[in-house]
This record gives sequence, C-alpha cells and structure tokens, in this order.
Amino acid sequence: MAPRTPRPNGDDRPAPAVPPTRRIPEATVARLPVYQRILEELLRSGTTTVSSELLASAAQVNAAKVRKDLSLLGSFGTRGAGYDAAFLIEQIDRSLGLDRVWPVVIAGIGNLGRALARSQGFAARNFRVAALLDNDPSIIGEHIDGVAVRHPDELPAVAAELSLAIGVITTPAPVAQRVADLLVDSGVRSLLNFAPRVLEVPGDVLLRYVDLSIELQIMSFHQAQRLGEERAVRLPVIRSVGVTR
Amino acid sequence: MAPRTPRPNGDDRPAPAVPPTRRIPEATVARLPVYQRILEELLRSGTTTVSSELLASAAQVNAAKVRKDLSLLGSFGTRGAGYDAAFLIEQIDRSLGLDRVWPVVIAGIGNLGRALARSQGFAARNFRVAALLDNDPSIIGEHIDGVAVRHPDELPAVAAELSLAIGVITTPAPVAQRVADLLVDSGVRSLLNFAPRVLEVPGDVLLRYVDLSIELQIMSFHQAQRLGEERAVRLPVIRSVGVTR
DNA sequence: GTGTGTGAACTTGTTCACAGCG
DNA sequence: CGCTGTGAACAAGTTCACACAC
Repeated sequence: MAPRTPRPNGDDRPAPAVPPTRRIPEATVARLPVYQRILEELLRSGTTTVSSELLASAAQVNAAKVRKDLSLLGSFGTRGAGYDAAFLIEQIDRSLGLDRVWPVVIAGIGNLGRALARSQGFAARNFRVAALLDNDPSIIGEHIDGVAVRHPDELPAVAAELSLAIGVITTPAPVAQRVADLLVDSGVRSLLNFAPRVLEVPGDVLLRYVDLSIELQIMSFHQAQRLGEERAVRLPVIRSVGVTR
Repeated sequence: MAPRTPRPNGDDRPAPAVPPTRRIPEATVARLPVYQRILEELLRSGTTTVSSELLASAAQVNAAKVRKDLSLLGSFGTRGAGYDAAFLIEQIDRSLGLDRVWPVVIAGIGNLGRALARSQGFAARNFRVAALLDNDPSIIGEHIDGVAVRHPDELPAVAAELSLAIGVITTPAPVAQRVADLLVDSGVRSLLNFAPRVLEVPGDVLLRYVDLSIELQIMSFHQAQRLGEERAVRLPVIRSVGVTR
C-alpha cells in the first residue's frame, strides 16, 4: 500500500541535529490555532499578559498541557507573570508557517465551494483564494470576490503561474478522486477534502478530511450513549454513598 | 472560568458494571464512519465479503487497527474468510446509534448554513433537518427543501415539539455563543460549531468544532515544515544567536 | 491455508508535581 | 510568592505477532 514508506518504524538516524524547529507533536499543532484565536480575542479586549491557567480554561484544556505545548515553540513565558499575548501570537504564527501567504485553490463551486470562497476563514489569515475551478460552463467566467471561475483544464497553466500550495475539494463525491489527482499532478501538496469520499493520494501529499457526515455520526454515537446511560440510571443502580447534591 | 465542573478529574464511581455496549474508545468511534462509507461503496460495487486487510488499505490505516476496532463491537468476522459487508454495516450503524432518526436544527442560514441544509450529508443517513433558524427578517419564512426558516425566539416552542437532538451553528462568530446558549437551554445536547469561535457550554453538552481556519492553519504548518526540510537539505544551516530579522 | 481476535510491546499524548526564575 | 518549564508517572492509542477457528 504505502509505496514510499517514509519512516515505517525503525528510525535509524541517531538524531537529526535538531530539525528547523524542534519536533512539534501533531496533537500540539492541532491546538495551536485554538490558542491563537483565544489570544487574539484577549488582545482585542485589552489583555496583554496571559497565564497558562487562563488560556487553558478558555481553550477547555489542562494548564500543564498549555505550558508543554508552548514550551515546544521556545521559552516565551515570564516566570511569575505569564505570556505576552502579542508576542506569543507572533511566535505561534511563525511556528505554524503563517508568516507567509499561502495561495489556495478551490475546486467545485457549488453551494459549499461558494460559501467557502467568500468565507472569513481564508481572508482573516494569510490564505489567499488564488483560483477557483468548476467544469460547469454556466459557472465558468463568474467572479467571486474578484477571482474568476475557470475550467479544470486550465489548472496546469494556472498552477505554474500562482504556485498553488493548498487545494480545497468541494466537488460532488464521484469526481473528487479525479480532481484530487489533477491537483496533485499540478504540484499541490496539501488537500482539504470536503467531499464525502475517501481519497487516495501519494504519500508525500497531506490530506485532511472535513466531513459533515462523519461529524454527525460521531455526535450520534455520543447522543445514543447518553440515552443508554439515562436508561441505565433509571432502572436498578442503587446509589449508597450518594452525594445527592 | 468553568462554572459547573462536570468531572474535573477524579472520577469516583468504581466501574459502572459494563455500560450498554462495551466501552468504545474515542479514536475508534472516529474511524467507524470511515469504515462505514467504504463498506457501502464496496457493497455497491458487488463485494459481499471483506477482509480487514482490504478495509485497512482503503481507509489508509493498519489492518490490526481495523480488526481491533471491529472486535470492540463484537465478534462479527469469520476466521479465514473476513467480514460480511452488509452485516457489518448494520452492526456499525447500531453501535453508532444510527438506527434511530436524529432531528437536527441549523442556526444561521447564511452561505454555509444554506449549503449544509441542502447537503447530502444529512439526507444520506438518519439525520433529519427538522428546523432552521435565522434572525434576518428577509430570510424568515423562506423554505429550504421544505423546511421553513424561523426566528430564534420560536426555538423553545419548536424544540419541545420536535425533540431536537443536534444543533449546527453556522452563524457569524459574534453571535455564536448566544445561539449556543439558546440551543442548550432548549435541550439540545450536541452542538456542531462551524463559527470561528471557541464556545462555552455546560459539561454534559457535546461540542465539536468544524473549523476551516483551524484546518488551514494545520495545513500551513505541514506545508511550512516541508519547505523547511527542503531548505535544510539545501543549506548547511548555521545557527548562531542573532535572530536579526 | 487464510484471516480473525487478542494479549503484550511499544509509541504517543496527558497529567502531575515541583524545582527554579523573576 | 506566582507562574513557567520540564522530568517522571500515567493513560490512551497503535502495532506486532501468533494462537486458533473456519
């Protein structure tokens, strides 16, 4: 399956002399944008210094986790005081690679693609919607926030010109794989897939799913779980030492 | 910060005598919908029996993981043969609570809310878009796929009537918290938040984020990482003290 | 033989608890 | 004294490897 196994298991290199940044675990990377958002809100409301405790409670995580996460980026806090919000934002931005502009291409300009093209999510940070693709002749040529919708066949030319970094797939499921192939062939190395389809891409392409149906199913599980528990509570369960409360 | 700590840390109950189903780890729950989708595609293409190996390669995970995940639901495979696809789908559905209909309310009928309301994600499985909310008078009364858009003030009445289980928040960020409170007060116990805002909800409410901006930032990190690696290979990397910049 | 189901080893992620700096 | 930064303990999740059912 994996054609080019990147590091299947046995790591042989003793220690790669400290990579560009210290190795940041995946779980931490996923939390950094959350801290980022909270810090910005705090800054907007006049707070300049923030403790791990405060950040943690806002992000609904443990304070030790916040400190560990942040310490992976470097020693940016002041003992006894906390972190300088503005400075921390800058450091997180740098660690996440948000100190550059990333050109994004959206493929599939239906309801969702259109909504995303106009969304604040791109505009707010350093993401520029650089290209829009659709194969429907009645849509091609339309402009959304100043960017023209083009036919996928034009992608190779467009990609060369714009050095597209991130592709967003909002096509119907049946064509999602074809579109993914096209994007990958044009040099796009990160794909965000909104189509309800499991895609295959080469090992060096980062592929993430944003899938409404999967999210809903996970919620369904928890909801059902809860129902099960309630049922269990109503019937036997004798609660002796009960902290009735 | 956290007003009603639900289970801050120390769990006191010793072990609730085996819950409804055997305890299914969170990571497994997140993968079940993926297996589900693959199984359905296989079934559609005529396959009736499937091995953990095949499922794994389609889902891009390890075969042992598939087997462990599935064995948590029960012993549904046949040694030497594999799993019966149709039967397995049924079992996963049951485990995920998809053998009931879940009424869903969507709050915020902008570009995204509208796109979701029409989306296949809901229709395909047992989720019924039961209510749509928006406070814009020019939208209220509009029908989307047969469901009328109503004012949030009507929510209490609507909720009582429909026993809404899952709320989807697609409002602008500034009102997201208010809408969340409203939904929670009306008895909705699972929220899917698309607004770029960290929300506070009582401990017994399940809250998940689907956040374009966070997804993009994670992609940015990996993209930057990749760039860094390339550069690291090219240059000798002399790392003295001065961070001139 | 073939492929499941599962203990046991291992890896990753989380939390604790405290030394030490400001 | 307050709060960061981090080693060490712990928990969750993954992978291996193999007994065993078909």
